Amino acid sequence: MNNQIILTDIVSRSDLFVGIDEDKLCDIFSSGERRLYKSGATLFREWTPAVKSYLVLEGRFKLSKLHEDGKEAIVRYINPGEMTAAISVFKKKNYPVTAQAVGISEVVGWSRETMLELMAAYPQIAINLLGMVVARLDDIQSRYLELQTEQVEQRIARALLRIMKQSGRKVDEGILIDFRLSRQDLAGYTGTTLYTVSRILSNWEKKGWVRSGREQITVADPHALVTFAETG
Amino acid sequence: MNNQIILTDIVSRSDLFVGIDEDKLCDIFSSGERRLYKSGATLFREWTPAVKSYLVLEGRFKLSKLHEDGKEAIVRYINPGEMTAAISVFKKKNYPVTAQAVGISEVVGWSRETMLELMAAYPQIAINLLGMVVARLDDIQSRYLELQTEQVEQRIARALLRIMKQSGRKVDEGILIDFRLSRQDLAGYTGTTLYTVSRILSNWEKKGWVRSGREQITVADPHALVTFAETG
DNA sequence: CGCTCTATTGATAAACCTCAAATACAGTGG
DNA sequence: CCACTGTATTTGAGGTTTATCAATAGAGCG
Repeated sequence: MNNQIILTDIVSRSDLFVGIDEDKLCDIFSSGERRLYKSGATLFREWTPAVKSYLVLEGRFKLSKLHEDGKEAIVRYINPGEMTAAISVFKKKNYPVTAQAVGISEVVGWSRETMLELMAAYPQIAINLLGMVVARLDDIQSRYLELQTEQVEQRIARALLRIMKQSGRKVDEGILIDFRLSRQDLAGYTGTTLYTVSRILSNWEKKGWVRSGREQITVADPHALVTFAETG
Repeated sequence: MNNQIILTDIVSRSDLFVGIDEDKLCDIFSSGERRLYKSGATLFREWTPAVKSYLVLEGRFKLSKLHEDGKEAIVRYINPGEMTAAISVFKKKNYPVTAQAVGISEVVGWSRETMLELMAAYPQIAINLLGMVVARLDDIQSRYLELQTEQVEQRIARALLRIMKQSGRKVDEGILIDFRLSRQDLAGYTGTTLYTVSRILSNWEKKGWVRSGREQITVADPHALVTFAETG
């Protein structure tokens, strides 16, 4: 059926399954369990053992870590075609983050055992997994260094650009970030407060760099933002 | 000869080679190139392609990233028995950090090609490599979240404890960090300035938590530091 | 329309950085 | 062994950035 074709298409575009024959993908896909999540629903929590690896088919998940005092540090967003908790295959330890759906979302989940079987059958998967982990390491390392050396306004610029690249959709006024993204979310992503984010966005709006509303941001002048992010 | 035995012993204890037969280790070891570095010498630089993977036999390397304005962000320290740039096997991109020797240091380096041959011969090595990368991802992710949510004093406490665990040596007065570690280094590791580090260490010295001198720190009361790091 | 959640904005305070100057220390060569 | 020199460290004063608190306004939803 059509639906199935679209899904295997997403699976094939996923970094984990590149280089795997088209005709095997259907097997791989059907060996996983498909599930739907409402907006705000929790895919997994940091204090429970992550037993599965998930591929996002539709929607989006927010990967975050909750601090004792209620602060939420956002590690990243997982978009359609991307995987999360894939690492759990290789560690018995808990995956130390929480994943929550942003908008109605759908995933396919493979258990640890299934993933190991798949990797035995298709060694390419293990290699792809390594590539994914390395890419993530690069990403978080860059962000770590930015967090250390750059000021808040610059970090917010980078964050917005990063999110824009991954989840932006071209509209008349610029590039719209296509999911609910509050000031609080951006603050959690950049390590600041919602007040500071609000002030900075207001400022950028006056300059015409962005247009923002309730839980919604459109980047009107990406070039200006890039220049600012680079030069401070 | 005796020297050789000690070296293969280090190789065998390296995370990359666990699970490999003892008698193979000598082959593996001899397929790499051994090299000595003076204190401060550069093993590799961030803007040049990293063509080898290195295992530290003796001494220590400081892995850092240099910012335009001269600031140095320290990613981590690599101790004897640990590997660095192992990832370069899987990416042609440059490894985006600089490694400098801290004290006289010795490494074994394997070229990309040799590593691939080794991994073909001993598949366990690829699995071990994945485990190493995952461990690093966990580490940097934890530190990223700490950097976002915690204040400087708390971060310095965590940094000192982390370094202490990895490179500490028990002495009469407590646990000595066994290599040259300046206030500037700690600042680069925690994302602050040498002045702030100095003030905080002075303060801790008054409380009897540490004893510190020129490029040298002894943790006198690890328990107090742990408590502080946890509770703020 | 009223309720709730999000965003804005001002005032204030805290944390931290920057700059400057003095001091301590390790290593070096006489 | 000692003076010398180049760093590393300490400490104070002042400024900047950013967090915190509080109050208000706006948006969406039933």
